[in-house]
Amino acid sequence: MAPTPTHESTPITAVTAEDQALAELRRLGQRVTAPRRAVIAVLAATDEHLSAAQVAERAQALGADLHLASVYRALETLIRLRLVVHTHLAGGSTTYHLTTDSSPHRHVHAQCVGCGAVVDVPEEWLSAVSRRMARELDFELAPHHAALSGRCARCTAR
Amino acid sequence: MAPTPTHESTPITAVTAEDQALAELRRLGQRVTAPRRAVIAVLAATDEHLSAAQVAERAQALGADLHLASVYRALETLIRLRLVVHTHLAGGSTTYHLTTDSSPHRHVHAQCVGCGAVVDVPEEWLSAVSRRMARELDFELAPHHAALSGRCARCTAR
DNA sequence: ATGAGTGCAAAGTGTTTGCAACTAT
DNA sequence: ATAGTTGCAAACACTTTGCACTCAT
Repeated sequence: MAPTPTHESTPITAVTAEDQALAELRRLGQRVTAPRRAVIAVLAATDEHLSAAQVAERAQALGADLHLASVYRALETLIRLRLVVHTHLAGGSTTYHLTTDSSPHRHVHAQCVGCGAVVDVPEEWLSAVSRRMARELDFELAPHHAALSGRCARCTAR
Repeated sequence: MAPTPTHESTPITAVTAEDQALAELRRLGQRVTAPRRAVIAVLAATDEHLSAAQVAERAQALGADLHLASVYRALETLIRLRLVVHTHLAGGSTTYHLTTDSSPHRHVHAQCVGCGAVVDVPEEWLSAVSRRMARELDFELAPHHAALSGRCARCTAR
């Protein structure tokens, strides 16, 4: 009772982020399982940052029936292999996205405490702070690993 | 079965942070209850950033027997009144400390992903980013509200 | 064939909430 | 007197884990 509908209608054009990730998985000697496939497919299909629950949800929408625990485990693996990066939001939740080496997600996130919206901030904006923390505090900042917090325009207004 | 041991051996010297906070509470027309007293006492006794559980723990050590839920509710109230500020750490936990207007805790926190240690970062270091985000993204950064993340010297070494 | 990976249910954090009893004002 | 607070237990959101079973290699 687990028919794996693997409709891989690979576009003629270029190598998709999905294919790249799968190839990388294999290259690293890791097993290509249904949950991993599904998680990669979901993440490759968007440039949003998704929570584990959202990944599970969208995977189901794509016809893959995977357990939330498996999503966490797949994400854990993909993170270890550097195929996925994650960002902690101030609320306590975590969001995940693919590491697309074409356009490396070199940006920092800032989340509005009012509405939860996440704004992307160019990583360079943090580089001065980053250097200073390294030099004066001996602290290696990982700017993308935790989202900044604040208020977006709309929520400041009201 | 709830004897409230209120030994208020007020020092002759100056107004303590604790007294200030209690006075402020009253001034704002809020009730001065045992849990609020205890939470304030604990926070006033340290300059560390404590989790709600740590506050409860230390309050018990001080002889106050308060429920964890009450700690959360007291903290919530004190935050609303601006007597306490809180910081979200990347793990999902939250730390609290008194707003001492004498030495305003205008610093940002950076937590080591390796050992969990929290480093203080002067808030000014973030002011350029802060201004830029306000100007170019219409986003009002609250630098102290979420801890930065990275690696401390020791954890980078090993 | 076999060990890595899965589904499930259960436990583990950290935090919030409904409600009856209590208490600061 | 009474509205605001508390303690408790139960629910919550998010994440991890033990275990028997499955499946990618």
